[in-house]
Amino acid sequence: MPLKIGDLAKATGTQVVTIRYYEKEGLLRQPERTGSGYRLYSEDDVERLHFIRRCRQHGMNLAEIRDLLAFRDSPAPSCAWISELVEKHIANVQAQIDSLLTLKAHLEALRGTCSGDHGRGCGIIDSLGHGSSCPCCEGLHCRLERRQGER
Amino acid sequence: MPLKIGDLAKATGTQVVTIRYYEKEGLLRQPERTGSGYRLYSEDDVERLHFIRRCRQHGMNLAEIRDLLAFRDSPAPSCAWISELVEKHIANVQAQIDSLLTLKAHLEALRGTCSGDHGRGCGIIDSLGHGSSCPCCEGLHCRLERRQGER
DNA sequence: GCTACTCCCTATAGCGGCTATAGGGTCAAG
DNA sequence: CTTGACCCTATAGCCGCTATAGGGAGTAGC
Repeated sequence: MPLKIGDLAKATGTQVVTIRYYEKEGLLRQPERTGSGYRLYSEDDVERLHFIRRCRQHGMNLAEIRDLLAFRDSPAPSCAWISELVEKHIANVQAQIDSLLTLKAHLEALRGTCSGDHGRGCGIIDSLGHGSSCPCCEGLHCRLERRQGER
Repeated sequence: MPLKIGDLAKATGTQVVTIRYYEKEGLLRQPERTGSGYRLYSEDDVERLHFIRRCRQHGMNLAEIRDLLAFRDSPAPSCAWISELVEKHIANVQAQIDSLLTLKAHLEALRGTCSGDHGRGCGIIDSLGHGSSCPCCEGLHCRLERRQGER
């Protein structure tokens, strides 16, 4: 009992359009069709699409997934590149985490400069002197202060 | 001594095309032009572009930056929304960090399943039983193992 | 049979934030 | 007077979808 595209979509938590997109991109093979042109999928396709979705959740792009699928379809003697791929992703993810932690610190410094107390104009302006504690945010506050002063 | 677009690019570490893009998107105002149509910028434009780039580094999108620029140009009585914006971004960034930490743990579990030792086929396959320690990665390894066994 | 409804099809355009390409004009130095 | 670095506009492409338009297929109830 083959699945129609909507069934495959439900089974994998994927949007119908996304399935067609993966097919166009060569991640899913051309499925059989009914006489009226409806796509028909098997359990293998469910597995394959699950695999793809898991890879996507791991931050892999479609080209990488294509390579992994090719290996899955017919394993080559060497899979060293798979380890390298995973290694590369770990480094990549770590770099993103580091960058986001820095960003968060900056944003928290920014937040600290606006108390939300609007007794005299904007809290950001009130609470921030020219020498901001967060150099990367100076532009905003100094300008705000200057402008506010002009009114 | 006004700056040409290349000078502005260098002064702010921005690509020339990106500057023109920001202009088209209404983040930078239409600059003066020379007789031959070259854009001419002032120090104010340098500041403005620096501001934009800093916001981008803070993960803000162009629409948000447009709003901040509008405020910068003519501050409104209330700036509560600015705090809210920053707050929203902090939450957003934290969510991204959390998600990436989970992802990293998964990838490290994946890595652990391939020793790089290819004594008998793929290390991933050798080292991984059916009951993977990382449920989200099972698909890959079980399939790999099964396929390998078929050869 | 007819209608209503849900599903399916293809083709194309849009999103954000750039980046690249094509095809040309400007300007200063040698 | 040519070379080379810069500038211009307009348009298309990147990724991974998502949305829209305009239609056909299949099923249930009347």
